[in-house]
Amino acid sequence: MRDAVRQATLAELGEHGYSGLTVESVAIRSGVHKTTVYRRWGSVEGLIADALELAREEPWPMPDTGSLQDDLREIVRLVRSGFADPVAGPISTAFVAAAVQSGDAARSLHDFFTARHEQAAVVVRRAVERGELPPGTDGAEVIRMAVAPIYYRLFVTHEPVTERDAERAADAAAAAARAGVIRVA
Amino acid sequence: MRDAVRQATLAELGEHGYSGLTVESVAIRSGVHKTTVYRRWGSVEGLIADALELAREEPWPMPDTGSLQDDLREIVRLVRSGFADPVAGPISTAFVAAAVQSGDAARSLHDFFTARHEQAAVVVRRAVERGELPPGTDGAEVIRMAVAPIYYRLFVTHEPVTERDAERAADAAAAAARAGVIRVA
DNA sequence: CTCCAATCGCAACTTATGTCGCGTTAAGCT
DNA sequence: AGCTTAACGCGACATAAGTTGCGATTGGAG
Repeated sequence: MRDAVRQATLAELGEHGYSGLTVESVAIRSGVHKTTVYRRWGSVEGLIADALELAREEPWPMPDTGSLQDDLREIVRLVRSGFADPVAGPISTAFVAAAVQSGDAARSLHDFFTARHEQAAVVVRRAVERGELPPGTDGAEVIRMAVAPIYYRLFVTHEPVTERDAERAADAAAAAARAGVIRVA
Repeated sequence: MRDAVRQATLAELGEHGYSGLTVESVAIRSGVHKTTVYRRWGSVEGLIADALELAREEPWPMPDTGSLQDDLREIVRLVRSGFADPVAGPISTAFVAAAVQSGDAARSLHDFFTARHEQAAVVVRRAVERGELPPGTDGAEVIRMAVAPIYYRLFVTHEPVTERDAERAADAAAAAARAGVIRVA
């Protein structure tokens, strides 16, 4: 039952986006009564927060090319293409949109990205071990620097994001890391 | 009349944020009838889009310290403190939140940031003229790199943004620019 | 097998949000 | 001044969102 609602939530998000997501449509699609959804999830934001836990569990393929720059390029490529994807894109976008509005969703998304940053920081740690980067480099922060311009364009300035834009952000993060600017406090 | 509504919109945004902004409260506060607001602005997003034009007109003090790194640090400091400000913060936040939902607001915000980027790119151009950066460096892109991590934390990962985080982003952007990684296409 | 508790389905109700038709006012034109 | 047109105020209406009380179902404990 919980799963039916989560699936329905994701489907609705993909079709109508976050602003088009209503408790009632999720209830109908999942075959669960409207009142029940309200009681257990509280609101649209609750539905999102729950669906996010599902998304967090999905594993992420981490590149290991032997070069930090190429690893970062691959990561940003994945991020960009994820949002460009016609089915996954609207869902991911909806998560971000929901978190801007609701505290619950924001907390869920925070946890989601914390996990992602830790996962992705491996490529930085490996680069340090290879001697490519100075020790004391903040792995999660390098990842943030690499992906931030993508999200910035997508959700703040609402500019198009080209493959080249993403690549440039990855290269810049790599260059800054090499320069020893991104260290832990 | 248009101005009364815009002022009321900003005031409501400051007090209740974007999710607490309703057409009716703006109508009451501005002394304009509800129906009229609906007719001329259409919805909450329309109110935001209109208020954004007002924000765009406000000028922005551009630093000129003689060093790219210090200029960028000052810019990110302004951005960060703007969002931390108890009165301006909620309003700015509301703009971003609205743009994630509505196409109209997104277009307005896009124009807003285009103008900001062009304005701020001066510090990069000056750095190129000083010989601090290689010619062909993309000014707007350096600015994006410097501020993106702040917005990323604020609106995507929902992490706290320390003064040090902002500074580090500025330093990273400066380092990447010096490395010649951020050039025009 | 029976009873108890928790959860769900259901319809009615309340409240917010957005729309419509009409009368009125104000500005521009001749 | 008299006429025309566009915009506004106003209340009534329509629809969507969320809540409540109650009866029915299910699943587990004695």
